[in-house]
Amino acid sequence: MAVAAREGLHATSLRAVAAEAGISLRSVQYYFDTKVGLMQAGLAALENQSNERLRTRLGGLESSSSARARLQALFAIALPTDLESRRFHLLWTSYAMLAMTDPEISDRIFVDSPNRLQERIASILEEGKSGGEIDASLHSEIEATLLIALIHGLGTAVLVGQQTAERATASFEHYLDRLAGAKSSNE
Amino acid sequence: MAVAAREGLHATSLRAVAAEAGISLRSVQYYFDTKVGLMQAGLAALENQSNERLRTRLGGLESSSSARARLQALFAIALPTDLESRRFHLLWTSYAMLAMTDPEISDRIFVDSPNRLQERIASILEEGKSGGEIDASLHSEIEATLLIALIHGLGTAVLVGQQTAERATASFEHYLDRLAGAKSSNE
DNA sequence: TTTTTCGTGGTACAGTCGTATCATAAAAAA
DNA sequence: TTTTTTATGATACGACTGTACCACGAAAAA
Repeated sequence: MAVAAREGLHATSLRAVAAEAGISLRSVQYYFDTKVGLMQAGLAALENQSNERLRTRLGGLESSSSARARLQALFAIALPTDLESRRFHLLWTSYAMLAMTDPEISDRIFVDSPNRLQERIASILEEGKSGGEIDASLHSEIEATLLIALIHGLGTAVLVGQQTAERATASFEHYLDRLAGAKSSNE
Repeated sequence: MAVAAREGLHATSLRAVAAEAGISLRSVQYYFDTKVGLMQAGLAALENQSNERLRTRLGGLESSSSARARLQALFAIALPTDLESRRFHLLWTSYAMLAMTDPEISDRIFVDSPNRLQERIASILEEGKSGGEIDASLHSEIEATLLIALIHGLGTAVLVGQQTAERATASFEHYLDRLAGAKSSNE
């Protein structure tokens, strides 16, 4: 992961990984067998790290805080501000593009993982609706789809330097403002 | 571009390009000089193609149609549905990730190009506001930031197969509905 | 008409890649 | 204690990579 984040996923060779870990090429082969094995293990490790990160930094305020606070926390975790979150966003996107052309990288992860997050967001919205915090006429699934797309889109904009983290956060806050006081289209 | 879209940007070698074009390796060297030159030319060509596409498919309804119709057209163009738009989304994102680790690929394009699009969206919103179509209390720049992030995020979701094009479109329509009838947070 | 530039093909070179093989030392099992 | 498994190093091989060089024909310029 360190090599991939620094040199790029395309430049991650077995020898570079060995040098980074301070072991021999043979040892990398021993643990990952083949290049494809290394790549798959890297993607799996990336997903595990993401889940762990979400668990530790979002578990503290599960179902106790407001829906808005939880969405804010989710956004803060996802936004590529520090080195770790930047690395995750970079590598996750790189892997996703790689999976589009390289069949031995499963593209199921990029469906399943966002789906789980989307359901999580939808349940947050549902609780917010029952708490009167969010307009009950909103369609939770569609709103969750929009939120996850927005979080990812703003993340990419920050990663490439088109937006500052402050500006992206302020924009997201505006979005939440509108979501809180939303009226659906047919009223 | 054909090679990069099929095999992946990382697997685009000079020889593969030569074979695709039906010319010799030497000719590819002659026109692009070096590998870096080929990559830079590829990115430039990608941007030109995108601008051309936007110009021809959005120029027809410039300032004549409603703001909503123009935003819908913009979204339809950006969404990776057909082969050409899928190729663009894939390669653009691949180049963006490459620019994060590879210094000879300028990352300015990924700031300037979205900035231009953002200003374009902001001006559409401004016209929509003066036409009474959009709530005048909205902050056009922030809304443009949100829209561009949303378009890109939904595009990625469709590209990787997490969302269908229909679902993404429906979600975007819902967003436009809310935008049309939006009330700002302080009223 | 001679000379120079442009465009193209073929090919060789040094480097890196993933993979495979051989050897060996430590640990575990028999 | 002998044997097997686990883990690691060193190294070699073929395939591919980007780059550089040489040759040659066509077109343009002199």
